[in-house]
Amino acid sequence: MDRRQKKTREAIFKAFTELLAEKNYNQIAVQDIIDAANVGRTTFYAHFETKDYLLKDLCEDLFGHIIDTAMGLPHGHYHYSSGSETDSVFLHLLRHLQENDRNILELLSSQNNEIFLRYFKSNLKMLILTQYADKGLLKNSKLPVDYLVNHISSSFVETVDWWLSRKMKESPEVITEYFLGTIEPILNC
Amino acid sequence: MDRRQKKTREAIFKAFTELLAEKNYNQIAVQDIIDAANVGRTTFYAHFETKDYLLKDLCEDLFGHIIDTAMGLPHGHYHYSSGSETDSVFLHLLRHLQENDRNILELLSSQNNEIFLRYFKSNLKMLILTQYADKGLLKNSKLPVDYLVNHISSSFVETVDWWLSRKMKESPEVITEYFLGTIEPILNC
DNA sequence: TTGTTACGGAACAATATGTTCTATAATATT
DNA sequence: AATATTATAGAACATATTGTTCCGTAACAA
Repeated sequence: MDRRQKKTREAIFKAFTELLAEKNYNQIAVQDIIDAANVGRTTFYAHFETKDYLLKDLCEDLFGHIIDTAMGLPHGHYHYSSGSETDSVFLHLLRHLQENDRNILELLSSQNNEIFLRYFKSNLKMLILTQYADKGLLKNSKLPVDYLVNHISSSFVETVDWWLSRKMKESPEVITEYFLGTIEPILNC
Repeated sequence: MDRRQKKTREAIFKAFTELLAEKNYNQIAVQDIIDAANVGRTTFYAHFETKDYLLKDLCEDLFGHIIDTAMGLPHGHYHYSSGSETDSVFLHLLRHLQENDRNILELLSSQNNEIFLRYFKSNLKMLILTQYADKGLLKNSKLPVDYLVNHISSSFVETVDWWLSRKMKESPEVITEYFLGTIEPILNC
């Protein structure tokens, strides 16, 4: 990719991220992004059709990265000495968040957090399916599998939201325990 | 309240609801609402400062009603023969939804559902606090109380969302069982 | 070096927003 | 039933935002 394109794209992402951290998505005008990113009007529209598409691209950029690294984890690997093998993914995700890669924390705790939590959740569903399904953990429950997958994904995302709303006072390990405390009783492990 | 005001307010709510059921919130112009409601531009702005405030008022109207009736329920009353006493509220809410009061179902299953699910959740939190707190059900768990309240509220809202996304194939009783299947193992009952 | 591509700026039409004014009709009050 | 009050519709308006087009310039790849 052309260096200029990459530079422009990143400048717009950066400006948009900063704006999203401080004001409501609906209140952000394309002109605001253009000004903050310091690019020409023509340039913006050459890259993104609308503000909504910009948001979509940003989200794919953010979560694609996080989920991909989580996907790459050996499924049964031990990351947490006292826990079961199933917690590796969740603990990994929390630690990844703690590093605040690409300022994702600002977005997840901003007033626009729902937008990003939604993307997070939909990506999580796929991740959980690949992590749990082949272990048969989802099969023996009295609950439908897709209800269970939805429940686990939602619960984790809500846990993250709760954690962030309290300024991440607790460690990733403690949060993992809270989270597993709500879902392990449901699974057969 | 003046009959004209009430009439106008309801016409705008109705028009807005129908628009929300078919297209994205961001894509709805104030002019669309005005046209659909068949009121004057001046009249609209006399009632609502902005589209966002209209949304807020609509939500308060919708959920205020539902939650209020649920609040009024005797806390320990049996509604469901084979269940414990704690399920009365949730079953009641599901049945209330099934009646599709004020077309709330169209909103909760539209592409704008997140907006309404958020309002639903925040109202649920208060409801759960009054329903569970005085029974001590939230105290004996290893999890922080507000984490638990958040978890229960979220899980219920996500359950409703899942139910609606599947066109409400299951009965309220079955859904209540699914839901309680995820939270009763956590509580001490 | 040469051809290609991205960029910035200005100008533009089209649309949406929110306000102000006035006349009229519905409502409440007496 | 008469009067005062208040909500409404409609038009006109300034302002802001959007998305596009044209063109000269600068950065890039070959």
